[in-house]
Amino acid sequence: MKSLPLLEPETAEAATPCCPPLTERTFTAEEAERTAKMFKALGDPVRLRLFSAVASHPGGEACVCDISDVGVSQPTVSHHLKKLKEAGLLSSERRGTWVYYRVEPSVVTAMGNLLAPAGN
Amino acid sequence: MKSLPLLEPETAEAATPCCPPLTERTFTAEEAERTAKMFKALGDPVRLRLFSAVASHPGGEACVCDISDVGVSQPTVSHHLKKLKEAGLLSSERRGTWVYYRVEPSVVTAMGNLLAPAGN
DNA sequence: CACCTGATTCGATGAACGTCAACATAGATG
DNA sequence: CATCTATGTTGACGTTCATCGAATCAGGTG
Repeated sequence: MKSLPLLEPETAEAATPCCPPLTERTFTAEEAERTAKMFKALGDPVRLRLFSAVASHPGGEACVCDISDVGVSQPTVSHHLKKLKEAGLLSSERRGTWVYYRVEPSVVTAMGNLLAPAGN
Repeated sequence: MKSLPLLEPETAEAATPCCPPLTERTFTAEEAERTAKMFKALGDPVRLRLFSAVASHPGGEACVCDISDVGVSQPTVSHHLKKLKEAGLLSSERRGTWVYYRVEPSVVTAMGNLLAPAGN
């Protein structure tokens, strides 16, 4: 096993600091549009399981073969992983036979900040 | 007429401490099912705006009349507020002519903990 | 090159969702 | 009681979505 060469931020644009805490002020339509995409990505049970599977793997990454046991077909797993990637929550990299997915920590932190404003 | 303190936990069952942080381990199907409902509730731009409108109001509550300016019809607003209520994120109370919605702080905190595990 | 395995893409289908107009309900007011 | 305003509910319609099987692509292996 190798040392996971810090991959490029391909999906980093979605990781940009998106919005103030939900409790600070009413979101604008644009802010809501952008932020809702991330929540919606985690709003499916299968995607939530896949995401937690990747996030809880050592090193914050996992290959598809390790996490496809969520009760749906392999194409469906791929479909959901793509959705999570499009939402900026995951990134992927092919290494030989397998494709590895890893979490985007900055995005998760940003979402956390939306919900856990100062000292709640 | 009551004094509006501690509101009844009508939707409290959804507010129960739901799950470990997403990064701790792979969610079970049941955990994912339960948690996904909350994320899904915030996965719509209109609902996100309504929620932030309520959450950012002084006292953490607002009447529908104060927050219905989100670009959709009034029945649609009512529909989305119902969804947020069913997800356990909001609670409602009628006081005279108006209906007031307020956030469930414990639920928001719980969601925050899912995404912002220790010292990230 | 032929073949196997892992992963994604494609096309179709059925369910869920967001939206609105119309109607119904609750409370206030005259 | 009649009426007005503020919300909630119902039913319908079009869109989006989750899911699958089949086909396709990418890498490794004989």
